[in-house]
Amino acid sequence: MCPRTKQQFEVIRAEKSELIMQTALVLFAKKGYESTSVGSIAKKAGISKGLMYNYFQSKEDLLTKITINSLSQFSDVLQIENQEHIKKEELIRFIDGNLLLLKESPDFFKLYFSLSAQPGVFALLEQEILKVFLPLMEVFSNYYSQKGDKNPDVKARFLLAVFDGIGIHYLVDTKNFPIDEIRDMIIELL
Amino acid sequence: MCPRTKQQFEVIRAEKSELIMQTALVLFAKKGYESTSVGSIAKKAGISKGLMYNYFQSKEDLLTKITINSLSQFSDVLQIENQEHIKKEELIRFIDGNLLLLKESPDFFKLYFSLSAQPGVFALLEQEILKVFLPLMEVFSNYYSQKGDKNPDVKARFLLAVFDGIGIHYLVDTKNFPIDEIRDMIIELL
Amino acid sequence: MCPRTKQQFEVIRAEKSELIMQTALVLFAKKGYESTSVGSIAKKAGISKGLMYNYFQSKEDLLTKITINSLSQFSDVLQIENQEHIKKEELIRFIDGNLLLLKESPDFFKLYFSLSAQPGVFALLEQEILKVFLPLMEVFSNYYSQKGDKNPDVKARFLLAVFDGIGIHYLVDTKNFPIDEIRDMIIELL
Amino acid sequence: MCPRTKQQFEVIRAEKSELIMQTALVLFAKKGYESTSVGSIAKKAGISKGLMYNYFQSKEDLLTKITINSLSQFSDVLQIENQEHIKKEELIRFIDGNLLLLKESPDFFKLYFSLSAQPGVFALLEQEILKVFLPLMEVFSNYYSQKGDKNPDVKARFLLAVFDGIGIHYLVDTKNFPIDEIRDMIIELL
DNA sequence: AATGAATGAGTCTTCATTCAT
DNA sequence: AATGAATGAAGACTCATTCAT
Repeated sequence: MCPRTKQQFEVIRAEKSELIMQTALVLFAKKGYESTSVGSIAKKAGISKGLMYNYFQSKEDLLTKITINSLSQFSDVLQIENQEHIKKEELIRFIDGNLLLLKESPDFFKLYFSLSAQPGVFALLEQEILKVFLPLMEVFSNYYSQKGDKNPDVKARFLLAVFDGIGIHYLVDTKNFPIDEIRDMIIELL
Repeated sequence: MCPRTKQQFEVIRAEKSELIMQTALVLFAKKGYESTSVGSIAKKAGISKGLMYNYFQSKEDLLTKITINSLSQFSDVLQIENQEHIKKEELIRFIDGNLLLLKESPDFFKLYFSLSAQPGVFALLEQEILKVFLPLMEVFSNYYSQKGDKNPDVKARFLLAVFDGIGIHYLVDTKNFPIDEIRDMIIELL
Repeated sequence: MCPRTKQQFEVIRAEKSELIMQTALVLFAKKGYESTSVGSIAKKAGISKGLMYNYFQSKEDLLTKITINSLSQFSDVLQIENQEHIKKEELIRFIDGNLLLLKESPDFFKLYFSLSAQPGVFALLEQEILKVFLPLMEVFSNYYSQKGDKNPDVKARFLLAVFDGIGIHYLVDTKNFPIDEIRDMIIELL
Repeated sequence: MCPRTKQQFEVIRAEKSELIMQTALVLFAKKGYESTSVGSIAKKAGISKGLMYNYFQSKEDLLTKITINSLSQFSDVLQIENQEHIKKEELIRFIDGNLLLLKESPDFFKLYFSLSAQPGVFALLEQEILKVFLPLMEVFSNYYSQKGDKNPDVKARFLLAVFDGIGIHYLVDTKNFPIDEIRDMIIELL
């Protein structure tokens, strides 16, 4: 039967929307955004192609929503409190949280890195990514500033670049990459 | 009239081939491999679509040839001699060479990073990239080994990851990225 | 609105599929498989090029499905029962059935003959054609065997070759070919 | 050196022309006219694509010339003399000549059969083929007429159809087709 | 006579998107 | 909400043919 109550609608919408995004994220990560067809997403999600357009305006919109969604989770987990006085332990906790996300959600990071390198699609998401990136920059900059470092901004940029480099290498060669030992090396940089 | 000599043809082939590869590299870097059509390459190179297939078996072949070509130039420039006893100065020279390439051939590095994140296409080139990557790993590993480091392999992997992270960040935000100051920070890691 | 039921979709698929196959058969027969473009099939069938690929995986798949489809109709009509004791009347009925098919479905036979002569495409369908051809061979061989003929296999092959020769000549010059009188001559060969 | 004498030119032209036709015939027979590219002919013949157009106006022209050439050889071999009084022995000799050609030049017959079934290309050659076919029809018709047969034309058509049927079956399954035993069965039809 | 670079129309095929139901 | 048939533009690629040399 087709008709349902309003509440049922909302529950279904939320679940389906999540299902589609999860499925798409996996495929985007595995095959890349361009090489993933809407048809293959629908098939893997067990829905019809048409339904996807009921939830997302376009393939691009789907990508955007996935990114925003993932980034907001990312932000939630990696919250750093008390910007006034940033302790090393807090940064370590942040880094470990970051690495945990990398291990547990490699798909989003794969997507993130592939988008970073493809300006065409990236433009849409640049704003969203900057919303996460800039505060992060500031935290690290402040940290080094408090430590009395001469070039806190440069050090912060350096550290974020290092994070990304490690992320990529880990994702390209997950099995062999000595992620835990390298984590210790990052800590030493703080 | 007599036909052109073999040598004349070779010159034409070499020049056109180079033109096509250069043009394609720029577009691949700017828009990504998947989003760059053969037609757009031909148009920008001022040739017909068909001609590309006179020089390259397929779009994929073009990508492969570009990568191999660029990597071999890369290898030439970054040669490290006397593996027995690697001096710090030599590594610094290597790093500076590397950064110079990054500044002067950003297109290839953009392509390289975008491929790294896209497993489908990357698979084709993995071997070629490993041919450059593995010897590099060894050089750095040997260096740290000679320095008496406990985990030379881990340190080498870390350093190469750092290179890539810096490369990406530089390419994404070339204007603002403090590449020279960050270069100094890398040197300190040696 | 509710979506169409599965059965409604099945009806649509069956009808469109049939339409496409019928249209393609006519064109394949008239112009040959290679010289018939998917575009021309779509145009004649009044559908878009893309839709054909919703029903058939490729042009080759379309050809295969048409052949299998036609051959199965062919098999149904030309069933020979009671292989133990094959009567001449039954063979005559078979031959007349065969000639009727030739008259009424010249397109399929044209396709069949053109494929027979083109090894490349033929390979795909050889199995399917053999499924019809071999049992036929056996029927005729058994018949001649029962008649006490010395070389029943050879006679059977001869007869099948004769059928094809007549088929081709009829199709090449349908207007003038004295098919009915020649039918009588075949009967005399039994 | 380029310049040559007039005679040298003519010899070269005749040889190259023959070479191209032979090569093309083999490929046309193996892969079909449509599926054989001019490039593949040139490659196999060891010449350049351009040169082919020095000898033949087009691919179609090449096909036509090949057909005419082959048919004329065919005609030469299968000459029947003294039409006034046609002896059975002469027809047998003709049939054996025919079968010998089939065995020794299967390529031309493959081409002939594939063209017969593809009206598009066939139209060009219909005239040429009729030039051989019609006189043949007449010979057999006369023969049966002299024998006092009621329907000599029908019998002649029947016999020619039988030839073609046997030809096709022989070419499709050369290894297993009992061509010599079937030859004897044809003789009995005379 | 001979070469092969170059063209451009045409081929098969894919795919994001729309729409009737 | 949900389906999948249908579209049409675009993509990779092929190939007969031309042309400068």
